[in-house]
Amino acid sequence: MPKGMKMGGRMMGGMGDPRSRFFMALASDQRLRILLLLKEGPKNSQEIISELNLDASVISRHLMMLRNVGLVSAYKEGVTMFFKIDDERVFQLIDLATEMTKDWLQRMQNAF
Amino acid sequence: MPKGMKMGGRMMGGMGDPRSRFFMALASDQRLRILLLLKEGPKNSQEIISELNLDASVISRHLMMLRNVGLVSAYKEGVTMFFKIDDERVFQLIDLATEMTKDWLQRMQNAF
DNA sequence: ACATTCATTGCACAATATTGCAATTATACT
DNA sequence: AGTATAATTGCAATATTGTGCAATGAATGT
Repeated sequence: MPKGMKMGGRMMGGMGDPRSRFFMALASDQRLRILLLLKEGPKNSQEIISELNLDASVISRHLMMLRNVGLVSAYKEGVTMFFKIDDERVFQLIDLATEMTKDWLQRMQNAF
Repeated sequence: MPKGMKMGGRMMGGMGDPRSRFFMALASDQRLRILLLLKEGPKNSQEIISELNLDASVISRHLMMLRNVGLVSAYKEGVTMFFKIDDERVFQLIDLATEMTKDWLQRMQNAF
């Protein structure tokens, strides 16, 4: 690819390292909130919608993104859809990120 | 905030959960490549530039983002700047993400 | 002080991400 | 089959991210 060409944007479609897409799924306040909510156990859409105070379509898309990287799975019970964590290791990830962020803030504090 | 208002975009500046910003730093092919390169040891800008084949300014910004979340630190040696991993735990994160992604692909394969 | 060299910032453009509303699709239930 | 309800998709608007070039800034060496 010519270096002079401006490509812009993020990852030019779905191409590239699947891990960046994976981390992207975690790089959102709303999606983190959803994951933390689902940590309590499976929840239906209504519960998630009223918790996050966003349009149903937005929630649907966030959930779809989380499903597309294997973090969340869905099942139906009667009329309503339920969503649940599909890989509990995501909380190891979040917890480690929390620690790392906290430690870094600590380092910053000490520096000033 | 009125619900009808279209806010668009990602996280409206630096606000919100610092962890989503943290994950954002990892949600990039280029930045992952930089981190994996720095895993070998400290590298100067030239080495990173020629490895990634991007403009120096782009590398500078990626590195700045990684520094802003405490993943990378910089030091100067003579004229040139060196960059190094500032929190080795980032590789635990990447490795776990790699495993999780692989396992999920496996699950997908088995489903079809 | 001056020049050189490297890193960063300002700017513009391209592309993606997030959101809300409206319309559509899917699926229980009668 | 028909209807009602819930979830998803299409669309448009807006914010943010990624990139390259040019200009600026910072620091070293003469």
